[in-house]
Amino acid sequence: MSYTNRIVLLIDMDCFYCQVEENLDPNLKGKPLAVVQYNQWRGGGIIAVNYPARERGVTRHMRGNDAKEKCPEIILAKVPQVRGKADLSKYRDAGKRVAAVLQSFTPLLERASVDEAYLDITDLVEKRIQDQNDQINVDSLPNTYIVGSSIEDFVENVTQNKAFDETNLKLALGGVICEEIRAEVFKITGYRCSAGIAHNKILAKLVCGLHKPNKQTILPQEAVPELYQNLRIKKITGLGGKFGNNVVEKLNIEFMGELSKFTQRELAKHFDEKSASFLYQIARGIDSEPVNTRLIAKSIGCSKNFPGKTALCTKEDIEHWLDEMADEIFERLEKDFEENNRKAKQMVVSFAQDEISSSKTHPLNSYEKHKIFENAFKIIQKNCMKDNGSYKVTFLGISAGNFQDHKKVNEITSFFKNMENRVKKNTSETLDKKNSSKESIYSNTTLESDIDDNNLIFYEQMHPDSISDQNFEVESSSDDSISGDIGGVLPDLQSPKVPAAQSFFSKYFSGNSNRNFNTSKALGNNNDDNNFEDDQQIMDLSNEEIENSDLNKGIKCPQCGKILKNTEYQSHLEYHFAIGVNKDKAHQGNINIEDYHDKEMVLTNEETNCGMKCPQCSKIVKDFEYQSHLDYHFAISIVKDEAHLYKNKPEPKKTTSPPTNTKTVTKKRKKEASGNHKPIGEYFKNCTKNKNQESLTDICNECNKQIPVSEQKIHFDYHAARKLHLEINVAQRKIPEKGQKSKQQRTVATQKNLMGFLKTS
DNA sequence: ACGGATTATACT
DNA sequence: TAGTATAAT
Repeated sequence: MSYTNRIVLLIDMDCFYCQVEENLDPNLKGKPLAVVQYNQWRGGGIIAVNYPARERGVTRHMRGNDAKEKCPEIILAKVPQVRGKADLSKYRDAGKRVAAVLQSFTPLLERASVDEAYLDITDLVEKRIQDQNDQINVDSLPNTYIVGSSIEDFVENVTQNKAFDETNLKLALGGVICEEIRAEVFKITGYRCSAGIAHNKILAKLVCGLHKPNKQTILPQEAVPELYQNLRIKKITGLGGKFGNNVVEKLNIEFMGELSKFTQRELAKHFDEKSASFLYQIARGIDSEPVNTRLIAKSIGCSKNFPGKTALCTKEDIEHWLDEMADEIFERLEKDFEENNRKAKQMVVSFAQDEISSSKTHPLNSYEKHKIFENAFKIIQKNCMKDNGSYKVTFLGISAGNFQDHKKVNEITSFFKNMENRVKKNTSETLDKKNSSKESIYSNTTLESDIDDNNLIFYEQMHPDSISDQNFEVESSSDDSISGDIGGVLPDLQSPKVPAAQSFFSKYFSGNSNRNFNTSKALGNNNDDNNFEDDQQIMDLSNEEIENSDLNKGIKCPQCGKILKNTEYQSHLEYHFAIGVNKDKAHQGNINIEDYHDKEMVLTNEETNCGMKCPQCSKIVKDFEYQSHLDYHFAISIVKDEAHLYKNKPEPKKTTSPPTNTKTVTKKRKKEASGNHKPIGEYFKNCTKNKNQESLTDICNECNKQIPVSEQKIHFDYHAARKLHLEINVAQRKIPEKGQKSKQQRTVATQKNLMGFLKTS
């Protein structure tokens, strides 16, 4: 009986793309409409047809011209074209709005595609029974069909016979809830949908298609045999392709009804164990696949075909399209980062030449257009370039995946802040506070500035599950709330015997500091003037590897198309970036990226004798400046990484400078060499310092780098923080991804994603 | 040489 | 793991 335990819905938007267009232009409503995808060829490819057009015989598989022939008055809405490719973002956003409504009913939602979602509403149904809120009549199922019986019979059956037939009562209640869900979807989004209600995903999906549009269908389990009676094998999800054909051929059957005649052993003669089992079960209407709780995609990609004569043959062709695609991916990844607080760690470049297609993976270390482009291009060049330098590429694609949660700076910052307070609290009798707060840049009693507070508030609003207020409540006295890896560390940190002269990181690490993190990025900021950015750069220990791109003679700027000398390339990109960030931060008026750029120019013009080659920018840097130079890159990468954080941020309560018009700032930037910039410049203080000051260095046994003695503690802290950061991430990820999430976790995930959604709408 | 663009998953 | 094949919308 367990296979009838669940109540599963499949909700499918009716001709979704058409509805999106109709809602955007209500004039279209009621008229025959199809959505076509660019392509000049024969009027474009149809990807959606509304019902008035279907009535006139228009189908998908037709080209736009065919549709016009069938139905001269048809309106063909074109998918917008961006960068020479179809731009589907309109429909993606619409799908997200629908998903948000669905999610308000249950977090057990699996987004199957842009216009389809499975919901497990077992809990909702059972709650209604518990609350005795389970009265049903035909009026509560106004748009519902039942497979194998009339509504009237079905309702009568479940109302008269409750105890006898509880599974059908649940289905009926599922139907009622589904009516409510669909009504809500329409109310909020204006979109209509159809639905299937059954005990599992495959059956829900199957019956959803029986009555469309704007209707829903319930499948009582006992109606499965008659439904299967003359149902083609390929109608079942998973049997629509080659495997289904195999089943038909090997078993010499046509309909699902015939499949149940085979024993599992007989099936096992023809198919592997898994397939045999699947067939045996689905033949009886059994499918135990859970509704996975996922509403965001696991990968983000774009691709394009270049069929036949349109195949890409020259380097320039390839470059052009890869450039466009890198742009698109970049844009979508950034948006995704803002919405979902995660970063893709891997990219896959796909291509096809002749008949064969292939794909190569490449690490994705940072969201930078030119890197995405260059890596993709290198892969294509290596795999597709013929001896004579030509190509014949018929398909190109870039996708990004392997997402990992990005622990935001503020979480970590507040974590350490709390931690530090804790240490100080515990040691207040024995410690000279003034001293200790100067020992480590983390122990910053002035950290609670307006800006920082706002950031925290803002963050916590966006992410109610932030570790600072949940998993790492350091002010609480119990250790047991702390998860595994971290748990062992905390008692040490909390112990009241931290020597005043040591930062707590140093203390933490003094015992086990022989791990090599293989990083070259550390920030040696040794001044007392701690501000928010200081914490940020230390705390965000992005694990991107340094990419040592072999630079060509001239490089095309992906932003403005200019051809640049390789020595200028980095600076040039920084320049573009500076403009972008400046825009974003202009209203805050407390950061001016020009400092970065100006500094870069200074370094560029330095004499380059007797130095080391920077693995980031390949510049030759004088030995004594090497560390600082790396720090510089680190700082840049942090700011880039977090650039989006400065968008949509609430204004500080105390505005130090009046809000500036974006355009003005951008223009101003070009004219003036430098304005009234402040905090960022602090990053580079010790560039100068180093020059004039000490040459005393020591080898760090974490990274084997030479570190000035005065910076060793800070450097040490960096490694400690990095390690802790990694551990936090690991601990976070131990939360099970799907299925068995606790209710609290599900709710949290819901809120988080909902917030992400709301932010964009 | 045409249903294009995405996404997911399972196998090896 | 990376790469490929398959399936679905």
